[in-house]
Amino acid sequence: MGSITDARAEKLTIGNLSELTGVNIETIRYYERIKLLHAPPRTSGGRRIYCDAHARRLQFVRRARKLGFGIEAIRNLLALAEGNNSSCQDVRDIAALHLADVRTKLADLSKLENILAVTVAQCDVECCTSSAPVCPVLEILQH
Amino acid sequence: MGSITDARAEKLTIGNLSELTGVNIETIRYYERIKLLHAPPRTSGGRRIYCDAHARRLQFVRRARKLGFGIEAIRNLLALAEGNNSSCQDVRDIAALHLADVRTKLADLSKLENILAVTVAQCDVECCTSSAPVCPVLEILQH
DNA sequence: ATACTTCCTGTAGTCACTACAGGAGCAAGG
DNA sequence: CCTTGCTCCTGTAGTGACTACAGGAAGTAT
Repeated sequence: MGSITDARAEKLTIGNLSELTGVNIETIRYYERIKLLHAPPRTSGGRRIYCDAHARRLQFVRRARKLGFGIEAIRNLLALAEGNNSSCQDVRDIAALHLADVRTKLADLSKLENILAVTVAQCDVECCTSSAPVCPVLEILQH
Repeated sequence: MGSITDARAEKLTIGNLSELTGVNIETIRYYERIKLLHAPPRTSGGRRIYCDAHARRLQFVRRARKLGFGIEAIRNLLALAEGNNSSCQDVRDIAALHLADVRTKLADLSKLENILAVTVAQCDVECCTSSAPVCPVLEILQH
């Protein structure tokens, strides 16, 4: 199996593309349906044929998704990446906005982790002893 | 407006309950539909009438949701909280499982934050200077 | 009586997929 | 040539946890 960076224009089935990029077949078709990927040409029998350009674009999408970008953000990033006058500033802004988002989620999750950890730890100490008839986890949820 | 901890059995409309608990009206009806909350009695005209017990149960659900528990987990917690032989061990197990989940998410998100932060910072330095014709964010997505 | 607010049901939309059902294309072996 | 078995096709529905209507009825204040 050739790497995705090979220059020769391989013809790929959707299954090949899926293997190559690690993106589910169903997901590839989904991306086409929502116009995140261009519709590829078809064989006479109606099967999709992809080439390197498709693979690269899909790889881009997959990496962006792994970094937590939403579909709309990726749509914008793709437009910027593929325009020849790609404004680095615009790209940076999308990424920075997303970073702020991630940081908010991180802070929320961290608070949560604290509460849960403390409560469960308390539970480990007090649980099922006569001195503590009430479960600390339930306690925190009830009051 | 009485506090939720008042002992007197107030009769509440769904709007009152919503205000009291901070849970959206639509969400309350949703919880009833999926049987997370008991269906309350109705007026002759068909409107829901809630009392303190409903409010307490909903508050419990809201707190658990805020801590990130899923609906199924909450269903289990409620069963344990309302059974008189509530096994603290079982409650602890649900919470511990959830805690592990939260920690995994936290770790993933933290890695993500790192990559994004570094890349955006690089962008701030290199962006739009003649020395760096390629945007670092796009660079990381493309290669 | 009237105007206004709150509530009712039922359905559809959100996000980013995932999971079928039911059928057709295609390559290899006999 | 025919069969077997795999891959692929479309279209629809389901996921989690809500949210957002539409269209109508009930309750309240004047």
